[in-house]
Amino acid sequence: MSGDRSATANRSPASLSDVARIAGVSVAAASRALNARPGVRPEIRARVLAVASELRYRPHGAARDLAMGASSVIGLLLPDLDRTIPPFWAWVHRHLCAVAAEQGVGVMVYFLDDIAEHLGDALIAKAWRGAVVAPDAARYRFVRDLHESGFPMVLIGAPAADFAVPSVDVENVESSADAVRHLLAVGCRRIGVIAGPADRTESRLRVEGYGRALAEAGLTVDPSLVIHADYTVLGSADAARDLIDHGVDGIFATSDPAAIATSWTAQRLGVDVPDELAVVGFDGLQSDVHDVADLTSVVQPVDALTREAMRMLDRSEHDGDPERVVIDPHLVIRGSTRRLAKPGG
Amino acid sequence: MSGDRSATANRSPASLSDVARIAGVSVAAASRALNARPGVRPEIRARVLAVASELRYRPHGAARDLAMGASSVIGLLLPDLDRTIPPFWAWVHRHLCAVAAEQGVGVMVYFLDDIAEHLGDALIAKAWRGAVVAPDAARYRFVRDLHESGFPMVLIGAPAADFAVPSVDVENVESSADAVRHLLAVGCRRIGVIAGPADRTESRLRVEGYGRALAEAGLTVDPSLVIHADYTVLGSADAARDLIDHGVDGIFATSDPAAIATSWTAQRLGVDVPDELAVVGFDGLQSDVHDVADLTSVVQPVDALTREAMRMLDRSEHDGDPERVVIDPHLVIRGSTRRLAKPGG
DNA sequence: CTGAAAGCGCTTACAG
DNA sequence: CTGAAAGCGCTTACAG
Repeated sequence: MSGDRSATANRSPASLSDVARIAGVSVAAASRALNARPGVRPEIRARVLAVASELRYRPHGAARDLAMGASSVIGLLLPDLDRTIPPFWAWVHRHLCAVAAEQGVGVMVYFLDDIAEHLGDALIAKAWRGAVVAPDAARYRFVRDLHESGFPMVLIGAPAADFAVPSVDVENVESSADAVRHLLAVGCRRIGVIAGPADRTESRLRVEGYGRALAEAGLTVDPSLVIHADYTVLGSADAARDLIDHGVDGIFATSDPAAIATSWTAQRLGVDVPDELAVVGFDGLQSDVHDVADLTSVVQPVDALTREAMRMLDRSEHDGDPERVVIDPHLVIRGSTRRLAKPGG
Repeated sequence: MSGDRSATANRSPASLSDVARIAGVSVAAASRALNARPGVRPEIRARVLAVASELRYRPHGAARDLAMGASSVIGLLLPDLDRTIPPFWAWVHRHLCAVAAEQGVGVMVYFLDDIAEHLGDALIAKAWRGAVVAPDAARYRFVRDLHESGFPMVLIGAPAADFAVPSVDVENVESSADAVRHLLAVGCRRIGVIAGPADRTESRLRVEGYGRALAEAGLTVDPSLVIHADYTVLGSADAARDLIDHGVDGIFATSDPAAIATSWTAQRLGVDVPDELAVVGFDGLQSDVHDVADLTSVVQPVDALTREAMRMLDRSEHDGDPERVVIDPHLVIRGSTRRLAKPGG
């Protein structure tokens, strides 16, 4: 409360000038040494490095960015799901951080609602290289402002029709058709679909794929077998029950949470999966719940999606039409459609 | 490729000096106006604000931090779970962002493995106000170095015995005892526990609580009913099966994923929950899977935990023993222990 | 090879 | 009330 103030003062982290002073060189030399720039006598470099290590020196990233006119941080704008992170986005989040780390880039994470409620559009974005955003972002005024002002932004997923932002997405229609073709192949004749929210682009596309596969098989779409739900387990359980009540023998869930809800509900109702009901999901979540349900699913190539998003952030041209990258997902077959016998039609 | 370079150049975001110049005032005045500092003629302020808005000016957070010697960003160091975010940490993550946003603070998220593999300890932390870390952090050399160098850090959860860092945690022993007392109260006589990894502090404490409740009831701990698993659904399913094979009528799972595994496994085996097997979890995850399983659980007060962690970051004294805050969780009773009849002992 | 100087975008005493 | 100046921690031409 009075005495050894010096000991405490020493706690403030060492700066480059501290290192330079103690090593007996200029800050310019110290900077060059630390950054392995050419033109520093080895002896000097060694001394600087030693002092830096001794002082536990670590560079001030923001100051460096400022000086270099560069940016080593990107933003990630996430949707909120009942005070937690939606499973798919947690997955994207983790991969984006990995890809960013490879490039020495940090990720600042914000939830769209928080920005709207607290931060306003201030402080956000100015020092960022750009931002990766979820489709939900289109609903926020500040996101559109940001985009219109030329701020680099790439959306992962299917952008809303009125939001012309660069995007990376999986191919939705054919991959969904493949999922349904698979259900047909294992013997399903009456297939229902749990769609996402009606206003979501990717939901519409996935249902389109569903229709395409049925048409190819000479089947028509029964509207009562197309049920909309959100992308949550809880919110999809009723849809699953409805479809089962309608006597389906196969369900294409346009999200893994919906597929898990289906699997769970079937189990509750004593309906055997996969023999009485085959289930295909969409996402390929790495979550362990997903593993336990042993779901056949259209697996999103999240590593490729985030890697591409990162790349697009840099070449954000902003002239002409926004770039759209589409990556093919893969249907991974697992227990929920692995029937021993294929019941005839 | 040649022509309107100016149009492109204009894309670079407006700086304070741009605003000042166009408003015809000094940058100092512009700064004061924008920050609502006293001593600016209303007329000037209005002009500055108008220009700023016109130019879509937004402050450069890092530059401001640098000038003010402050920091408006904290770090969050997360564990990795098979290339995704562990459910409990996704929950903490979301709340921490909310609490930070209230204070105009941003959150930089890093995964411990990524730092160890790619970033090294550089670039990290220098400009942060401090970092919130998971117990796993103790396993990383760079985290310990950071801590030893006086960097503000607070751990959410139970710190390892040899890692003297400030921490916020739930009370583990009594709350676990309560969970088990509840199982006894609904009629369970043979209660098993799915513990966490043997080297985790909180796992040891929760098992201690389990033993305490049994002892109070005059029961002794049967070692074959204490099974260690990790905190994942998949990794806990075998433990659940083992316990069921041992004829338990109640299971205290020290994590919600383990409880979900139990519920799922019981269903698979045709064992009715809650009537034949009552299940209590720990965490109170808001995840929808959790909702569907309708688990009775010891709910962690994540909002309070993150709020307290945020507060502790500021008064990181670093002298004497590290501060330890313990918050009481609450047992929330739901379907997995709600028996119609209480079978006698 | 090395150092003094200017500058990145901002804020805050300090003089007018 | 207002502006010129110094400074936050760094980097990079530019002269020696």
